[in-house]
Amino acid sequence: MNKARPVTSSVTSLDVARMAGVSRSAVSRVFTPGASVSKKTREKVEKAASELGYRVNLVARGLNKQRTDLVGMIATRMDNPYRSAQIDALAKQLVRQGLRPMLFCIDEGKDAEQLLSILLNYQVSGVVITSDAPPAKICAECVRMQVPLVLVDRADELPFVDRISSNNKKGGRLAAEALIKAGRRRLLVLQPETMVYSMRERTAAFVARAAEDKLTVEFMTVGTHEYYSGNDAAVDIAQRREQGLGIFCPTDIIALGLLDALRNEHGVNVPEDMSIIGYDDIPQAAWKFAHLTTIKQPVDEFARVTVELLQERIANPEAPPQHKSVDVMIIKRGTV
Amino acid sequence: MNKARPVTSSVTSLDVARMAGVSRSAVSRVFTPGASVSKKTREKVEKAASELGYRVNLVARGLNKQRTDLVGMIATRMDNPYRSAQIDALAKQLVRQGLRPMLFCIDEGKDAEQLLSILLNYQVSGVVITSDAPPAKICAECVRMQVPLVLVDRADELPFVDRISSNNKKGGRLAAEALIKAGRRRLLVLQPETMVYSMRERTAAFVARAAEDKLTVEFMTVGTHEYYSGNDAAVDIAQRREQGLGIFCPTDIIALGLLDALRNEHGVNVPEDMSIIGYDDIPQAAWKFAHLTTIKQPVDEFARVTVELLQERIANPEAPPQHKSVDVMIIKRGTV
DNA sequence: GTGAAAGCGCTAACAC
DNA sequence: GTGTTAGCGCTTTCAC
Repeated sequence: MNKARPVTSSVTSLDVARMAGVSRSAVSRVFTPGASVSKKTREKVEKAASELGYRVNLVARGLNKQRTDLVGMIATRMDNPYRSAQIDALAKQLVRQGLRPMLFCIDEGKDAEQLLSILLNYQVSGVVITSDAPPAKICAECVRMQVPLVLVDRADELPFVDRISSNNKKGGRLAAEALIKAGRRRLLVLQPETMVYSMRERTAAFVARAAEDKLTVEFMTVGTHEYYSGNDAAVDIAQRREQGLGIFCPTDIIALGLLDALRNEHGVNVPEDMSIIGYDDIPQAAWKFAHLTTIKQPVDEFARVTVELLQERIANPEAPPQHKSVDVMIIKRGTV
Repeated sequence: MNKARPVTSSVTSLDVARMAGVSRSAVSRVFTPGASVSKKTREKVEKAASELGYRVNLVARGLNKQRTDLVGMIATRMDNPYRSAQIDALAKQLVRQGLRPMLFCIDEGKDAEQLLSILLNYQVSGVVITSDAPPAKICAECVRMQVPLVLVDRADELPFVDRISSNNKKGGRLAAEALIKAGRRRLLVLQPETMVYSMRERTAAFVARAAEDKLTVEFMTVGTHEYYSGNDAAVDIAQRREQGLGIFCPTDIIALGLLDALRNEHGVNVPEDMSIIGYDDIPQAAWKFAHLTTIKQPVDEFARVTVELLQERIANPEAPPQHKSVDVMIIKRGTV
């Protein structure tokens, strides 16, 4: 039983050391993976520690080691299921690798600078930015502070900054091929106003593949990256149901908005009247109302490689920047 | 310009102090909100600090103050859009209040113990558990360590542990009333195998309200809390399309699974053949294929109150446990 | 209002 | 393998 301990309680390594009849260093060693301690000492220490309810103070360790195992994650658009799946996977993978995610959600377009600044103050071991728009200033600051930085789906080529993305080129090609194989000759790409790098890449690859078949691609700009942008696009597209369109949406969420409105509001038949293909493979793409054919980005693999990148840079801060990409695959459902 | 600084660089308060010609304490005061420093000193220090690129080391401060501003969040089921919205809102609110969220995602049913243990080691200022199943052991440990703990949507009444939930009672009643008003006399509740506290409360209130109209409620058990459980339930329910059922799903995600399968697989007309009402108001409930009538839980308000609870307990650790609840409202769309 | 000194709990050289 | 010693960078009495 634990009876009344002083409020500020918290047992320290010294308490354990005294109880075990050893030095603080011995205690420290017992709790440092891969340190050499005799079996006997270890046992004594472990016994004392568990009796006292000792837990190592990671803040103190962090101060001493000049580094915590904290990793900052900066994210926007958590309402997109792809993003939340990404964060989920990343958080789990970080923990699995002994790192601790600090999560900073920001609103689209809002400045992440202040957040990053907080992170830096915490002596984080690294930062992962999945936000759509990481200010260059931030990146520079990380580099200056020697904090490993991984950019997800970003174009920016910065020294000492690693990047990861899915194989957008392959994804774009796959999408084009599926549409072409379905006999679509009039290709259309829905393009969010604020295209981010990964979408540009997908789109470019899509266009390139179309060109190989002498097909030209038409573009249509939609508002944001949301479901409702897809809805909006549907009114124009529904008018063109006779044209046998093959439509590529660089994001499932837009594809779903389009598809849903087309079918349930405009009475368009997909895939009879037109074909639609998305990108991401969010859970909702598999839902019955949609059965959306899409390009799957494997979030777990994504997370694995992201953390790998982080750890490589932690191990070797001076290495040249890497850009890794994870494989994608087409998931054929009913809309192409 | 910053030229070659030693790798371990990082400018300390001492550096700033020297440059400004003051003591370290002076520097400390400048960066401690509400400390008294003369204007002159403040200016000198701020100038030096910005020139040197000084940032206070929060780890050192944390060690000294015996507390960091870190707040642990333990979450499961991030694939449920309600959960991810909740985390998003919570993360933002914490930051707004000067706290820093550490995110731990766990798989359903997995033991959160190890994670909590990590958190405790970081001297966190508090913990928020939105996971469906926080082991009692964990809670006890938090209490023992004097770490404020807020349980989201949990029943457990523990000393020193605060709880928050939406007004489930009202939500359940609202749902029943809507169905009754729509003329439904045969009421059915879909019940996930592992009902969590909040669902039990909603359901109980639903039943109570039905009883007021002398209506009895039938229960149907579905697998988990997922879309596909709703799909599965649809096959039995479709058989009963003649019965004019009024169906309450304690979670939108299940309602959506049911609704989607009913309409798009079994050709059931909703709300003509039966009525369906959900709970949460996730974004997808508003999508065209669904237009689900549901009970909205306001995530922002939820987050606000959660953090409030945390801060109150930080301020007053010995206070009796509180249980706050946030208001809900019915969102009428097309399925009732 | 300001500086000197002590100490938060830990790890890492370095002797033994 | 173990203990001693010296900090990590900060805040905080306590004199002045």
